[in-house]
Amino acid sequence: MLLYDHKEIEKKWQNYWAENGTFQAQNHSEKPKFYALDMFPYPSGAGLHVGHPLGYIASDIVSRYKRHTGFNVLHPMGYDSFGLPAEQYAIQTGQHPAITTKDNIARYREQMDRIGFSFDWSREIKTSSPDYYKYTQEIFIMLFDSWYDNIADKARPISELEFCFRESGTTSINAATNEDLRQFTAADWNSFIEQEQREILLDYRLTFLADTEVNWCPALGTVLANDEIVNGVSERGGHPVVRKKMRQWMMRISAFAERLLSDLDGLDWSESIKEIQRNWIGKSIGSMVTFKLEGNFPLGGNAAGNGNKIDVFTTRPDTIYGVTFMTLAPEHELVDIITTAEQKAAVEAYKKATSARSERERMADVKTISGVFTGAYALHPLSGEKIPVWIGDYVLAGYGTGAVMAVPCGDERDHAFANYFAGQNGMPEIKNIFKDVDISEEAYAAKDDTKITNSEFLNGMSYKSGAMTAAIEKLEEVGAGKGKTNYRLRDAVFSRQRYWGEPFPVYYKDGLPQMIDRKHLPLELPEVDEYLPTEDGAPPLGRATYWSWCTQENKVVSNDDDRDCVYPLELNTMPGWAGSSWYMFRYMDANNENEMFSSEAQEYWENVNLYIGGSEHATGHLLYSRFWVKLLHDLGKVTVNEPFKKMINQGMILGESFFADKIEVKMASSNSENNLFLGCSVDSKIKVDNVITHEGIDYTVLNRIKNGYRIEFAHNYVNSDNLLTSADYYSILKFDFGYGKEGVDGGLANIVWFDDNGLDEKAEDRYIFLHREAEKMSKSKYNVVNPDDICDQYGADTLRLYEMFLGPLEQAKPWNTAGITGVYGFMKKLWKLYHDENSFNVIDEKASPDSMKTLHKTIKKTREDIENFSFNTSVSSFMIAVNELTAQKCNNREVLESLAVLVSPYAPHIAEELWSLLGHSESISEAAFPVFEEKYLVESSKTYPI
RNA sequence: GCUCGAGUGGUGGAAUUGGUAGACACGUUGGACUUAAAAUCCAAUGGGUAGUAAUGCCCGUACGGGUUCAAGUCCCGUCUCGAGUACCA
Repeated sequence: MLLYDHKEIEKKWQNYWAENGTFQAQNHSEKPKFYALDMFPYPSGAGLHVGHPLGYIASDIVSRYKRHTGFNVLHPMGYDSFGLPAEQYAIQTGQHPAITTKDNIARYREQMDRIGFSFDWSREIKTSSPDYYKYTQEIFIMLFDSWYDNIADKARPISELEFCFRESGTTSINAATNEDLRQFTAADWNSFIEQEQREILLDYRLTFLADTEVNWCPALGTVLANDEIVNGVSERGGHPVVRKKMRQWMMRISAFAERLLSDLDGLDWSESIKEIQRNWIGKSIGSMVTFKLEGNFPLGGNAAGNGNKIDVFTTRPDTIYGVTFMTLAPEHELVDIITTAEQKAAVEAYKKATSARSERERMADVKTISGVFTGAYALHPLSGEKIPVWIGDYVLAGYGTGAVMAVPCGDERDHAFANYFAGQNGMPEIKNIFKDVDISEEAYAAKDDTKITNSEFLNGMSYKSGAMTAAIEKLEEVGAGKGKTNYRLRDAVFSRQRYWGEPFPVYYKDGLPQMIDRKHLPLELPEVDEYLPTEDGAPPLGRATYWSWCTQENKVVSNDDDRDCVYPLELNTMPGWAGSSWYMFRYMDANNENEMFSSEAQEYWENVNLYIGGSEHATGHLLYSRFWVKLLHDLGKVTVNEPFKKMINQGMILGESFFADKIEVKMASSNSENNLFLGCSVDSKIKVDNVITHEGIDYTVLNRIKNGYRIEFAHNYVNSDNLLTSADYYSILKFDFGYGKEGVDGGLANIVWFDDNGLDEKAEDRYIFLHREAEKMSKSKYNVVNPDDICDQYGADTLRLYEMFLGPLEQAKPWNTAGITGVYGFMKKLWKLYHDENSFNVIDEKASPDSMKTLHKTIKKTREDIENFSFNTSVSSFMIAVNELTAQKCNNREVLESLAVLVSPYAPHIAEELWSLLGHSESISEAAFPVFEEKYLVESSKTYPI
């Protein structure tokens, strides 16, 4: 064999690996462990494009390298297979999501197998498989059976809380709960009936039912989490989202806020992801301040049962003497109570107007200032001054207490509000408490050394010199406040009104939720006739007539074997992130039928050494999985506090599209005078700023179009009376003139064509100018490149090398198939090194010093590059090595044997083939990675002029 | 608006962390081979300029300053692009 035949080689070794289980990881080993994990994919109907495997290739290179260097490597793969698209497809076609999911998985597997990954497929998992979600349901029960002890700062079993209640009531308890809960003694607790006790406990559990304002998406028929909404519309599909009160399962992630924040410091993640999570958690340190209301109002207004005061949260208690008014959110519960008769009409009108505005409108016009005076006054806790109380929609009901003390001199929004209503009844003049600062134009919000004035005991202090602490101390002294830390992070809504998700292991008895006994799990997803919600608004599971172990329609017998009692089941399903929040542990013991994973397996593999995936999950998956792992840790289920020690976020591979800026063409056969546009993307944005004239035609650009043009998309644009009779090269663009441009009439596609010389010379008056642009690869943009095609034409090794060669892993970069020939050329040259004209030809003689130098230079570089995840420069160094060795006519075993191992993580198929040609019977994955030796590099030390 | 990150040839990108900028590859141009094409191989390729030539000189890492023997790299200011976030008190 002389020619490099990638097809035969790759098939051969892929079969060999599969048959020999080459990459199966052992749960016991003398070697140190290494766990490399990719974010598992959602198997969509579109299959993989060249962007998907990028991260998998990187993790595969590291995994193979780690095997070569003596590690026991776990490198698994699976599917996050519950989710919306399969269900929406089901709603449209009636096709069962399980079937489409199965087909899609088969296709994904086929595509991945062709790329030659060293995955341990014996550990494959699917989140939609009952064997798997059985344990997702179990974790839900664990959450239900836990509460958060703020004193121990950990989650604890609910039974321990019950014990405390029995012994001492609520006196010694500091728990993360919904709101300020009522206090009781041990005697009280023991006198409560069971129903009452259960209701109380529900407020303490880490997953609980709550009537909350949720993001309801009517078009999708479900509730969405905050991170599933982008700019006020659903992330998936872009449908409007409205606020609605619903009874939902919630996850008490807020209890873990501080740990989720502080543990970020110990993670080897990119600073940007950590920063996103920090912002999302949104810690602010400040204090609560209580303002007494002037006059007497009916009791029972707010949570603490006292309607005579307003509590606010502030991060600037040091500006307490700058307060000139207060603002409540329009939804604040005190509004109706304190509004005076004269202001009643105005307040009602304002409340009505704000509630009519959708979330989207409110967000879209944050600039508009609106509000109204309630007529009521509060009293300044320190000076006793009368402080008018306003309402305004710049105050959010959901953050802090839904009320603020307004300090116009120190807060931009308060400043704007005060100015807007200046002179009106109830709006005092702005008071300046900052020495030598002009606040007439804008507020002074900096937290610096600026001295405070007009502030009694705070005079002369500054934010930096401890004014805040002094203010808090004083407030505590007079009983009007205390230090407090607030988090932006809210509890996560866990219910989805959908079919294709994990069923909750829950039934309801006397209106209170009960967990289905673990011995009955999994509670399997039942069959339904349709995947839409029922007419009465129940989720799709309301249509189920048969559940795996239920006795009657939608009903279960109770756990206490009271077979005469039947209870309704929970009909919601879990959100997409449920299954993905713990999957990294299931891989450790994926086929365990008795428990989610054995503690031995977890203790051996600990957690993930290297996690590779996109950064788009920063506030979703990556936060939720950290939350669940902390829970599992607190309950003694796992030994680690964090799931992913190190993470690399690979950048997106973009598709390349061509856009016409402007074309002027006169065509003999056409009535249209001009304005033909050309490009390769149907979904075109146009830029008209680059108009060129007759003289300005850039033939280089034209030629590039010719090369970049992809003929398979042409048919999308050809219409019946097309003009493409004699064109050698042509490209047509459907184009909407009116798209986002003013003063341009709408218009449609036309045609332009080239001959071999670029622009058709016969049609002299056709002018075009265009540019290319990288954009996200997607079916609708006609710029998708399928890895199968690349494997067919160039082989998997070339694909792997090229994806790495493209640029730094973490960076977004455009795909250009034309460039792959360089890497393919390298593969052929590599092959040639081991062959002469007729056959395999490697000699045992000692290699030349030059060759040894080339080899060791490359060993050093390859090791460093893999350790630093700098795969692109590593590929370059291979190319240099092969060029040099070719020039040196090197075919010595001592060099070529090492070279094969060096490239093996990147191009495993050819490496295996060469390894076997070199006479080895074992897989190259058993080979030790070459060790760099300094002595072969004789570098002259550089001198520099002084 | 705020918070990060980034600006290097026609293109993707290198530069051992302050030490000959543009490695490697694409593209382009010229050449060899071929009836021809493909494939392969060789050479040139940041810009300008002088010379028949070998070769030489000048300018060049978004822009303007600065530190240094030496700056793509460090400091100050400006501009542009990308990402995240958005009334969080």
